[in-house]
Amino acid sequence: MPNYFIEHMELNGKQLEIIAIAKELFAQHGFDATSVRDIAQRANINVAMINYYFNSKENLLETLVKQGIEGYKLDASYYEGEQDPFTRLDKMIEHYVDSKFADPHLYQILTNELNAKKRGAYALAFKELRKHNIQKLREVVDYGVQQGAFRFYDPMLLLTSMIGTFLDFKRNKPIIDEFLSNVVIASYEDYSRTELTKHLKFIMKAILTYEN
Amino acid sequence: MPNYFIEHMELNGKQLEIIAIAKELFAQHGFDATSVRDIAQRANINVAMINYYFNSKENLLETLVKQGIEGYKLDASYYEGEQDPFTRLDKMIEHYVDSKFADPHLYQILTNELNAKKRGAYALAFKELRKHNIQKLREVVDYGVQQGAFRFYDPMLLLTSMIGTFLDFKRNKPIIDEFLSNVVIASYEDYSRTELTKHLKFIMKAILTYEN
Amino acid sequence: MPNYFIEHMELNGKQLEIIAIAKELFAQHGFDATSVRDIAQRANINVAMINYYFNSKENLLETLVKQGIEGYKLDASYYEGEQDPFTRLDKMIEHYVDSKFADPHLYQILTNELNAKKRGAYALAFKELRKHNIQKLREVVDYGVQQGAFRFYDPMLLLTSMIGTFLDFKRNKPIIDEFLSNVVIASYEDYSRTELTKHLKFIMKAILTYEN
Amino acid sequence: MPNYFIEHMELNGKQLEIIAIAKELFAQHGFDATSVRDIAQRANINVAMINYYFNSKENLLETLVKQGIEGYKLDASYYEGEQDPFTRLDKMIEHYVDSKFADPHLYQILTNELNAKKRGAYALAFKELRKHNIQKLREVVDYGVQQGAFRFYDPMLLLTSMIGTFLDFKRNKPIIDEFLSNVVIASYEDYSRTELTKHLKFIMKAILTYEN
DNA sequence: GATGAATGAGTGTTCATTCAT
DNA sequence: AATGAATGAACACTCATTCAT
Repeated sequence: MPNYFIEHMELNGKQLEIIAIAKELFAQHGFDATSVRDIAQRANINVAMINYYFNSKENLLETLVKQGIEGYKLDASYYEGEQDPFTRLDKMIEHYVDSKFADPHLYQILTNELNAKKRGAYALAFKELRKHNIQKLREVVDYGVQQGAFRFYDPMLLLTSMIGTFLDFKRNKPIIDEFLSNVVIASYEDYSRTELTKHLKFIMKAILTYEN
Repeated sequence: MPNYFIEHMELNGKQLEIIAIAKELFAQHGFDATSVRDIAQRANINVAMINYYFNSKENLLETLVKQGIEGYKLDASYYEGEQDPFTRLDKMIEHYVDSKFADPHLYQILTNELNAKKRGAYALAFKELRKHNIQKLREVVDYGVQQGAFRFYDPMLLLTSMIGTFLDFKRNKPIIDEFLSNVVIASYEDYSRTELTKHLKFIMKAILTYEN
Repeated sequence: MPNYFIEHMELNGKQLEIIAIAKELFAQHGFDATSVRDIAQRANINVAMINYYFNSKENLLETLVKQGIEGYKLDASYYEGEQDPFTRLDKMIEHYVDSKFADPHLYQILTNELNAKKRGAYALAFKELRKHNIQKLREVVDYGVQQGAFRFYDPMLLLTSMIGTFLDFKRNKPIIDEFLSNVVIASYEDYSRTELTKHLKFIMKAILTYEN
Repeated sequence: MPNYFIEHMELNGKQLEIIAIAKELFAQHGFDATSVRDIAQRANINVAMINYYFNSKENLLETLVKQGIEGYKLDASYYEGEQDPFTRLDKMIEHYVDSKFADPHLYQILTNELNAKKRGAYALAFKELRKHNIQKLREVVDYGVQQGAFRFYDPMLLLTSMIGTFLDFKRNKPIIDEFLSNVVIASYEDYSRTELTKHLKFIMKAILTYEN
């Protein structure tokens, strides 16, 4: 039994495939409403394989979260070399939106499942991600303040508005699409994303330059 | 089978009691993880009564949503008579936060259960609520613009940030409390709420007065 | 859910029927090798009923044991009025054999399942049964000693030989029958029982009158 | 497939190791409650090896029984040269108790698993063991009768009481220990064994010298 | 000769729902 | 109008075994 993966996180091809499908189904129907049989069927594997590879459905979720959460971490590398505080902020937002769009299912799982249930194991991972990102955002804010471009604003609240806006935008995609439908565009998906990024940049800038 | 209630929404005492308990449990553990037996036990009724009164567990959820969603509608009455656009905006935000705090379980249910599953029946109700609230917010924005106090900003995106901020704030209460813990306060709950309201007012104002 | 039975042991007809069948199957194939589906099929009931009535397979076993173990208790009433110590002893042995033959499956279950697994719940009941019976046997022995008929012998060891002999006799029924087969008899079952009772009486008497 | 071992019983080191561990686990938890994975884990081998070496779990049990049962055979060599019938009997009992204590797990397995399931293959071996031992005991009894020391008593019933007493003594070790606990002793295990041997000798002698 | 990967069949249990009364 | 009894379907999970290498 390949139990080692829990320690080393060396996931093989089959495991990654299962994770990808589980991610999609968990996001689509929720963790509880997705049976291991659903996953097995979609992955064209035997039901027993999920327990064989992940020991339990619960642990599949945990593995899936731990494996994917890294990609959500904000990173200074994206604006490195950039001197202008506004551009730094913009680049960070772009990076943020990109990372979420790159793995959209996971974020839905996180936000849906985290609330109600006390999935202790990954609640901690989630908390640490948040702390990490607050710190990274704080650095960008501090830099802007230091450059005289921004007024200081609590990065924790800033991040809350950024993430909250992003999530609600995605959650209400149907209605937002309807409102945006009077615009002639090539791809709704791309347009939504552009519009969302623009909006996020706007509110961040607005908050950080607001004069009481 | 007393099917009439779906049409007329004349819920009797027993039904309201069941709804109250179901709301709490659905919010706490999620819809799927809450069994009708859990509800029946907490409500001191027979399991069969839930199907008797609501036809199905699914329909209990739908009824519960439809019955509660009214309270979430934004309303002009709260700022009536008020001339100052900023005050109008503030009052609307206060009303919004109050309404959510008055029935916090329902909102958690809505946001958790909505996007995952195709709960067609109440997805529509949810959509209409959103449309209604966008319209009400639009009126406040338009009034501010007309008074020369605001620059116009898309109310749909504005509401998205407002709701998103609110939800993420609530979702991350543990971590936010941790960050706020260096402040000496009487009640965390009250403090959080005050801080959240202040933040919401701030970002709304910042967006609506931002000069490019 | 009729959970009350655990406290009050008021078993209804269906429950008693399930217990009877479970007893037979557990004795025949062992607890682990008997599936709830096997029981349900033999009892012409739905699988779910076993959990409905007994909460779990494990608890079915426990209930079954607790309900049946009473019948195995040795009892002074069987020799009451009798003055002769030897007759008292004989009557007690007859009663003992009769009670085991009346519910032979249960004793097989007890001895088979008790050994290996630490079924804590009924291990205690079993221990108390033994203590009770040792005490009752002690009374008979003491009476015989007092009457000058017996030499004292440890009742605990006496009971061990009595029970052990009984069990091994039953366990090796096939081979014992083979050895007894040269006798012309009406019913093997009855003959075995008579022979066993005779043997038990003999060894008890032999031990209690042995002169060093 | 190395099937030869079933015929020749030439068990290699790995097989003997597996048998030793299986014996312990089967005795401890029962055959059904012991998974081949449990055995493999304890033996630090691959799960597949058990089927590779023994074809099936069932056959592992059978092999294990056949291989170990030899040690339980009563043997005249232990009292050879001895003239006194009583001493012969005592020596045989000592040998009997020693052999069981030397491989206690196997006997527990035999008695637990035998009567419940129709383990045909080793039920036969068990039967033959019993016949062999009855014969050996008969020789000792006959010798004593011939010497005028014993009255004849059916050796089959005699063995039944001997084995039964032994098994029940072991099965009820906890309660017996409790009863013996008022004696100050170095080792319970040793004391129990001494006491058991003494008791066995006593009852055998008592039966064989009883005067009606 | 030996084993990691994989699987079909089966496990006990829980579920929302139905039905007779 | 209301409910205790009952159930079929589904659940996550474990099992001994097989098979390709």
